[in-house]
Amino acid sequence: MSLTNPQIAEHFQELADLLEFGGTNPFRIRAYRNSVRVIEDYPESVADLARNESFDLTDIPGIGDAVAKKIKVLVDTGELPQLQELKATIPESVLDLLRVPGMGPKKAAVLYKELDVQSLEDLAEACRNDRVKNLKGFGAKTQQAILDGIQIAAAANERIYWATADELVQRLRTHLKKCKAIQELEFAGSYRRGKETVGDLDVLVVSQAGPEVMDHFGEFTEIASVTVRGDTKMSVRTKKAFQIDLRVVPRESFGAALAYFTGSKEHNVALRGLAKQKQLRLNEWGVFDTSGEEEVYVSGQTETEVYETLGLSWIPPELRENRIEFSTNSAHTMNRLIDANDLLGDLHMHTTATDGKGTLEEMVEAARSRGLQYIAITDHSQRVSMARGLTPDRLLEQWDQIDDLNAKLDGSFRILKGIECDILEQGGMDLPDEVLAQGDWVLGAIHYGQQQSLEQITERILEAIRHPEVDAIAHPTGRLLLKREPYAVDLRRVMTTCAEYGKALEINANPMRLDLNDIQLMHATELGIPIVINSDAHSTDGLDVLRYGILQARRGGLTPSRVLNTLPLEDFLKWRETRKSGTARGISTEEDA
DNA sequence: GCCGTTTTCGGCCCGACTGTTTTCAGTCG
Repeated sequence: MSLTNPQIAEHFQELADLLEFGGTNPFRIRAYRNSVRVIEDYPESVADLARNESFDLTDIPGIGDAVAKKIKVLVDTGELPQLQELKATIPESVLDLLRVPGMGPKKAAVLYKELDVQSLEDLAEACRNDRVKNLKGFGAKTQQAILDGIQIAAAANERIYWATADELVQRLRTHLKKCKAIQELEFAGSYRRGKETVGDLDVLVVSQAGPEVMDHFGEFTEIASVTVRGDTKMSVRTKKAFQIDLRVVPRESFGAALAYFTGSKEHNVALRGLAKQKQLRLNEWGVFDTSGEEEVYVSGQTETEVYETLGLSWIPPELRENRIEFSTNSAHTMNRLIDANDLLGDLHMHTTATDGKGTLEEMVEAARSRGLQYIAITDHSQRVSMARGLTPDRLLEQWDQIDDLNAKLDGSFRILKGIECDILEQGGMDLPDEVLAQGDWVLGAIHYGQQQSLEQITERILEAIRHPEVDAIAHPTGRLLLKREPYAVDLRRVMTTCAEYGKALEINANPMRLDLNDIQLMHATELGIPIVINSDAHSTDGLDVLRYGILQARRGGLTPSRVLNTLPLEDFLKWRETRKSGTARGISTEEDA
């Protein structure tokens, strides 16, 4: 059984975590952490490459001789000797201490060495017995802060869905808008980058009156406690222990601060490196010329001027992960990411015929009122019995109704006859070929047997992709964010097969799904695979989730030309016709050249 | 530990805040 990239990365993650306790050179630790990211992001199986004599792992940027050797050992033996040794000297439960806010590797190491604190329970005990406050570098306040922090560390899920964060943002925005002292207001951080889950919230304001703003912020009803308050920065926790940071900056620094607090950390490190090459210094206050005796402010009021000072075009926040935004940076490529207005159709939704709450007519009306020009009705197939999945007879009956309704609509809107056909556990599609052949749009999807092996699930999906009637694979990994891991599937093979057969993959816009993710979308783009962004709506309101799918698409660097349901109906139908005649090999990549 | 049209050695992003400090270390983002 071959190790997956995340499994390999996990070993180096643990190695870095444990080394931090020993006071190891921080740059060495950073190098390990960097390799974790590189391995996770890598599109091909690193284990396979490690066994491939003709491939040199050090050709992967971020992987040097040392890590390459360790990967080989890991792949050959399934173990990392250095990690085994460290685990023998430091109990893994010590790593839990790092989850306490304000607790880093240094303090944790002191607690472990001096007081033999090995777990959060030990730590609470030591605090209650007043043993912590007498340690060198600790004190009464620190001991109390740790005690308070243990509650937070114990809180299960720290991250929340982007959609949940967005609701909090809207409430806080409304509250802050009432403060006269605030001249400008923007939410930054992973929220602004559109990350699928958000760990904290960063609020940035321009004001001459910091204390007044902070007082007003402190009155937000959802705040439980203020953890930090200085001249320019204030941190609070909500009643659900969710952290919100507020920063007050002068106008001339707003752009620099916005860029800085939007991140990501990796993006910022790269930006500062670029600045340094140009004899500039970048911080949250601006860009400064360091070539002379005195540092001189060069720019910082807007993000655009900050990026331009560094010789770059403004980069959409969704791309700021230090992945493709620097290598593809130009005004042209940065400004053409897909946005909400580009979607003309929605190709995955349910009705009262199965587990939806809206009737066929209601779904049509809801889609029209949201500016869409066409939809595909894709109810469940018979195997999905809990949702009253459609038998061939019921499906054909629904398709007759759709024909009737289309006739009434008289070309003003078009309903496509679709189906979300289950990919059966034993393989094969849940409905007969001759039935599927009568539809306009066929999604294949896995619902059962999600615990099967990587080989089994991958083979089921590959078979569906090769099936002549299947157009696209819905929610291709089956993950539920913060709840359920993706099923074991070799996405690389799924994608190469999609590319070969001209089939599409879905971004499921449900805020709990959002698969494919950003990195997977970049890989799909490299292979020229068409993407569809679908709501998977189970009610009329369910259509509103499309914007989350758009955000994910932007994170994946998708332009409208990569997304099938940006096509006008005529062109979409042409694509489908071409695909069925077996000639489609992905949609045009011409303008991406 | 990684990396190199300023380097194969010597760098590696930078500032705010807190608490414990007599001038700074640790943590965080």
